[in-house]
Formats: sequence, structure tokens, C-alpha cells
Amino acid sequence: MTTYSPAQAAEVSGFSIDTLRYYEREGILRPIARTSSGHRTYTDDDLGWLDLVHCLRDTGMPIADLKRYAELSLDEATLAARVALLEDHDRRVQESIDALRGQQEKLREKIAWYRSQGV
Amino acid sequence: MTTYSPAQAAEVSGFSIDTLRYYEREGILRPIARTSSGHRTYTDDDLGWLDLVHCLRDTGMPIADLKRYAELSLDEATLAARVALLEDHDRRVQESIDALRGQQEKLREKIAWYRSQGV
DNA sequence: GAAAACCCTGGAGCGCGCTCCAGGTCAAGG
DNA sequence: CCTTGACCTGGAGCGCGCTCCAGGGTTTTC
Repeated sequence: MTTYSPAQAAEVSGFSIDTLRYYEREGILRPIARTSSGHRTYTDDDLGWLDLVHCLRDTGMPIADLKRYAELSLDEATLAARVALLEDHDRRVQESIDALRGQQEKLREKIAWYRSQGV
Repeated sequence: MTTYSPAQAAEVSGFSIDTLRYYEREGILRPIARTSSGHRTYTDDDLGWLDLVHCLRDTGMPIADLKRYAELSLDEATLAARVALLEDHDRRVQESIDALRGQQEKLREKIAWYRSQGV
């Protein structure tokens, strides 16, 4: 099984090393395995989780929610609940896309109005 | 011409009174007219501008950019430049909508994968 | 075997965008 | 009048999500 140094994990995940440590402190990542000297070694599993984390962060999920989600993940029996949470989040993402489009529409009307005034 | 007390301006614009004062301090609003005793009186023009500000904020324009835009507005001759800035912003909004949709797609794939695992 | 590069910890600091507070002035109703 | 509530100013404080730093160990490279 491949493992990754902190620098490699940062490279692959797209998070900075500091952010990876921060997420671990916050409980968003479960404790990362260490070498005998204390250096972290990330696994493919960790990177897979980080990929989901990236997706959730990029779609606006707050750190606190991510943390709760991660805590749920500690218990295998909560799988259905977690999927439900992801679906809730998907709905919120849809709402924010819709809101953004609505505002974009307004913005375009403003621009069109300026244009009609002979800009 | 209708004028508005701070509370009314807040009500209509959707910003809090504190935020209105903050925007004025920051130069995002030009100095609001005052009564002889120093109380602000917002005009329809002010509210029109605030409507655009709301639209720009909701679509993610940072305060600093809004401020630059507002400074440009002080000079009538910059109208074309301002419209160009709005169009730039519109493009950025489109990009963030696209990005959001891309991530939403990824999210939905993750959900589908969990579902396929028998959740 | 020494320099350079990497990693560790705990905690401070920061940028953003407000939000709140103290201490005071002003205006409208009873 | 006097109370009540809205408003004023300057400045402090806050929540979020990192980001950076000091002071120290480790691993790799030449």
C-alpha cells in the first residue's frame, strides 16, 4: 500500500501541509499514522477522504459540519445517515447555485440597462 | 423625493444599520445626507446603489473591489470602465457557478457510489 | 559527517466582513 | 416635561479558516 509524506499528501490533496495538520487537530482527519520518529505518513484512504473533504469545502460546507460528519464516520453503523447528510448538502449546493444564478441574472439586467443608456 | 431613515434603509436594502455605516466608512457608499441634527437620510438613489451592492456581494465580490468600483463611480467619465468591470465580474460569477456545478457532480458521484455499495 | 531539506509541536497572528459596545444626542408620544 | 426609542461616533471584538512562527528533532545528500 502506497503511503505519502506530508509534502506529497499536500501535493496530491491540494491542501497545504498546515491545513492538513489543522484538519487533523480539528478532528476532520482521523489521527494520521506516524513513523517511529513521529513523522506523518498518509495512506491512500486518507487521500480518498481528503478528496471528499475538498469537494465538500469547495461547495461551502463549514469546518464545523465537516467535523460532525467525520465524527459520524467513526461509527460504521452511521453509513446511511452520512449518505443522507451528503444528500442534504447536495440540496444546499443546488440552492446556492440557483441563488447565484438569480443574482447573476439581476447583474446582467443592470449591465443591459447601462448598455441601453449608451455606454 | 422619498427619503429613508437608517432603519428604513436597512429594511429595504437588506443590510443591517451597522453594515450601512460600515460601508459608508469604507467608501462603498458616498457620504449619506444628514438632517441638521446629524441623522442620516438615505435617498432612492442610495437604495438603488445598495441594490447593486447587494447583488455584487451576493455574487462574491470582495469589499475591496466594491470600494474601487465605488471610487470609479465618483467620476462620470468612467461609466464605460465600470460597465466593463461588471462584465468581468459576470464572467467570474459564471466561473464560480461552473466550478460549483463541477464539484456538485463529483459529490453526486460519491453519493451514487455509496448507494451502489448498498446503503 | 555536515549541510540542507524536511518534519514536529504549541500557540500566536491574520484577513475578511461584519457586529457590538459605551457613552452620548435627538425626536415623538403621553 | 419626561420618558422611550432611534440615532450618533470611535473603536473594540468576533467567527471563520487558515497561515505562520519559534524552537527543536530527523532524513537525505554530497
